[in-house]
Amino acid sequence: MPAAFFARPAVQVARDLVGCVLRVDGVGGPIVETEAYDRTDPASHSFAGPTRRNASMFGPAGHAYVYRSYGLHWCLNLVCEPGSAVLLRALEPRYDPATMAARRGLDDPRRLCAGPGRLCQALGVTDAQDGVPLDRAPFHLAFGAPDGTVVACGRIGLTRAVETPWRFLVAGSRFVSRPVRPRPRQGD
DNA sequence: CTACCGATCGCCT
DNA sequence: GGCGATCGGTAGC
Repeated sequence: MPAAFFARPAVQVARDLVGCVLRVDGVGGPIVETEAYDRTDPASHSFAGPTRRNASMFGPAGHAYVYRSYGLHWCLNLVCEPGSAVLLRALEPRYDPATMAARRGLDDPRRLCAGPGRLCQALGVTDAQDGVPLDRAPFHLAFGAPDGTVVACGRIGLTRAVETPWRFLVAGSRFVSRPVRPRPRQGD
């Protein structure tokens, strides 16, 4: 995965990452769900400029940005253009599912990596990986074709920019965190 | 299947 | 002091 792949707008990278295979120390699988965030985006951590927490978002493209969510969980982003990143929300638990099951305390493959916090727990990602490059150990990223059609919809869990269609997922995948959210029609 | 709640803490106003 | 790029449990349809 060349560095130039990440040095692009996060929305493009987010779409292209669906189908690519992520492994951390060998544990992982094909990415099935992503979200894009950038500096112009009111829902992005980078919207108000650099802080201690989001420093990695303003660092080099192709590195990790890991943050703590709700004081409990870790979430993994892949840094793109300065101040932008792609949040990894779900993947298919294809490689070393036994390790993921042990870390998660369950073995239902549909629940192992379905959500940004679950994904990090299954792959062993913590703030120890914040700011580290993605092109060397423990990370391994490889191109791959998505197992179905990639569709875009609004992002999950936000209160701002709810309708911005920057969530990308494999339509019909059993491994996504939530199904496609339809855009509300006029009159709803 | 969806809906609500509590946990828990870094970051912001 | 308030609010999240969340999750697991419980309740209800």
